[in-house]
Amino acid sequence: MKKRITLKDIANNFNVSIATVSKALKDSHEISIQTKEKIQEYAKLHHYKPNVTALNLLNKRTNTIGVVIPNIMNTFFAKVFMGIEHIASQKGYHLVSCISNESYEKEVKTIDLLKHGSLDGVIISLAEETQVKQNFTHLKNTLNEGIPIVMFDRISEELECDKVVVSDLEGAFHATSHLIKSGCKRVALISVIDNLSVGKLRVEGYKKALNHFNIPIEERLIVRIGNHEDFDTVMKIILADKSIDGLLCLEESAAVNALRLVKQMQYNIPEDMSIACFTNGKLLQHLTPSISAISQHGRHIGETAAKMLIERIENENEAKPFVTKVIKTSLIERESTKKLY
Amino acid sequence: MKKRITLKDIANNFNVSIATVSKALKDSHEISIQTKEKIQEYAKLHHYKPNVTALNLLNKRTNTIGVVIPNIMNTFFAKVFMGIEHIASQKGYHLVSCISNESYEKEVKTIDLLKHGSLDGVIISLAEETQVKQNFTHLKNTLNEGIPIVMFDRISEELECDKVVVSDLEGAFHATSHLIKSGCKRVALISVIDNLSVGKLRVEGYKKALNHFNIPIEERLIVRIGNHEDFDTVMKIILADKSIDGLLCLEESAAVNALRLVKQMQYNIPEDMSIACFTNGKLLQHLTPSISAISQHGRHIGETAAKMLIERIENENEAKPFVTKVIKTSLIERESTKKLY
DNA sequence: ATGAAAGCGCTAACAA
DNA sequence: TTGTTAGCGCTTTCAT
Repeated sequence: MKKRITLKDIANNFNVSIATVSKALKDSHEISIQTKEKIQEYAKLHHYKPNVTALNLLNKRTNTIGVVIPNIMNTFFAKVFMGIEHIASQKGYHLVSCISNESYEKEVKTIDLLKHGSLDGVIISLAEETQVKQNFTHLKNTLNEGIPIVMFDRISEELECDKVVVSDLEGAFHATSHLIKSGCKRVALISVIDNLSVGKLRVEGYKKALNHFNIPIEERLIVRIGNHEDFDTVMKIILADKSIDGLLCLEESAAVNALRLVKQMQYNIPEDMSIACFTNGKLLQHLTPSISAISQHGRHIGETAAKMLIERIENENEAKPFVTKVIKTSLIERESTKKLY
Repeated sequence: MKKRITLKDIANNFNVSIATVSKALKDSHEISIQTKEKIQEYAKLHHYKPNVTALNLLNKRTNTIGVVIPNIMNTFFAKVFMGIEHIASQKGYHLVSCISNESYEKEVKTIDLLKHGSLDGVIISLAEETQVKQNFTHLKNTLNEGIPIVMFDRISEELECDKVVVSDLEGAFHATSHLIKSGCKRVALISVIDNLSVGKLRVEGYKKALNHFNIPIEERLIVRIGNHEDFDTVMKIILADKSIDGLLCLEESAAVNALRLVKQMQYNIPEDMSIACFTNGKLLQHLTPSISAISQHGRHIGETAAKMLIERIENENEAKPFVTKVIKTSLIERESTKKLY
């Protein structure tokens, strides 16, 4: 590693003090023009760059945000990440990113690493396993150490911090309502994410819509498929009930797989079977038929989270109360649902 | 920000020197057992964590790798990122990640930020604009400053550093050969990435395959669609030539859109028209019909790049020659191509 | 067994 | 206008 040039090197070169060099490079009025000029020129020539580590130590600030995301292959999280990145880079923050891979252990290890790495704040969406375990000690510790956290999407009520969530309940309510209004008589809900806070909220929204239309809630139409169950097997049993004419899928994979089975069964979509699904990625858009989606506006969520965190970091003194921002979903109608007239 | 406890705080508490505390926490034999015990206990109680910034300053190492990726919504890059993350976290490195968003300016700014942030190394795949501009000063400077770089996928011959590439030429050769062997008479190549090094290589592979089968190369079958051209318009003109019975798409979006048009034209796939495409994501897998893909093994590429970089970081003294590792592609046959017998 | 001191690279208050 | 000093948090060598 070719040693990088330091203030000291420059100072030695001109037989002046380090402080003089420091001031000269900052164009301080305390320094004579000639001195400034020669020092600045020399610095440029030798590509002087201040050592950020030293500055961080001095300022007790790293201008770095930790981002913990369960899975980057997931469209939604990828979009959120883009949003975070956009704002962070705009405001001059680095992103230290970790993928928890839905694992509690990895999340804890990650948070630990991040804290050691002394960063100014953390943006996180909980790993599935963490939401199952309901153990948030690692995050509570982080908060106690004065490191601000912004949670998004998969949050926990137990933690006192800023949050950005999707209007999951409302989104499910709207989508279900749309299915009903467009003529569906029996809408089933397909969830492979019943472990997640957002999964539970979406179920509530679904139920609320049924109530709203005075349709009795049938527990057997609420299909929760665990990680270790075979999707196709469970799904085929449900689809054996030919009176089901609508599916609300809580995330992409459920829709993709359900669609495959429904097509196998020669249903006409959307006439005999309508499908709506949370998350709006290219996948749903390009399937045949294309699937109507409940967009969560991932990018906007990411941007909002980043703004909130940076705001908190840069005003750490003013202890404002924590807020939870709710980002409204919107329904994107495609071929898999009937139109309303 | 609740101030974190430091060695000094502990030292004051026990009226010992900072050095003593430091040694005690490291279980040094120079310190008496009683002293060690009380200090260690106190440290644990108060959640003492060494300040990494201070250590970084001391060690001139940050255990941090910068990752610059053109676009995280791209399946391939997302997979590579996962691979990098996997190895990095395993070896105790942080990832500072930036999305260049295909912009030269953002890439330069990013590299600049990263260098200021003093990291131990960089993994990068060039932005499209950078490959067009062919201006690599920012990266050359980085190398000159002794910061190792590993480039992957979109590389430049001009830079002397370790590289990980896909066997693009060979992949295109194999895929084209497969199309021909499975009966295609006239295979067109569809590229929206002719700006990229990988795009050019894939064209070469395509040509090589035609040569190999003694099929004349027709330049009009090599369809290069620029960012500002309308895909559908150009594509319809090509497809007007009904003798074309095979498409080699150089990335996902071309395949998705070409498929849509081909379906509109009522072609039978793969009988009348076969399609193969670079990149292996969920999208191609779930389209109807599913598209045969040339997998680039993104995750493996990421892991390889991370290993190479960390190897280089941890053995900076031994100036080993730079190597370029080639990761072989593999063809995943799906419904859009005919089988070979 | 413990501590003093130097130093990593930089800034800022204060002297000269 | 320039320099001295102290300090950010830590490690390590060399006294004591």
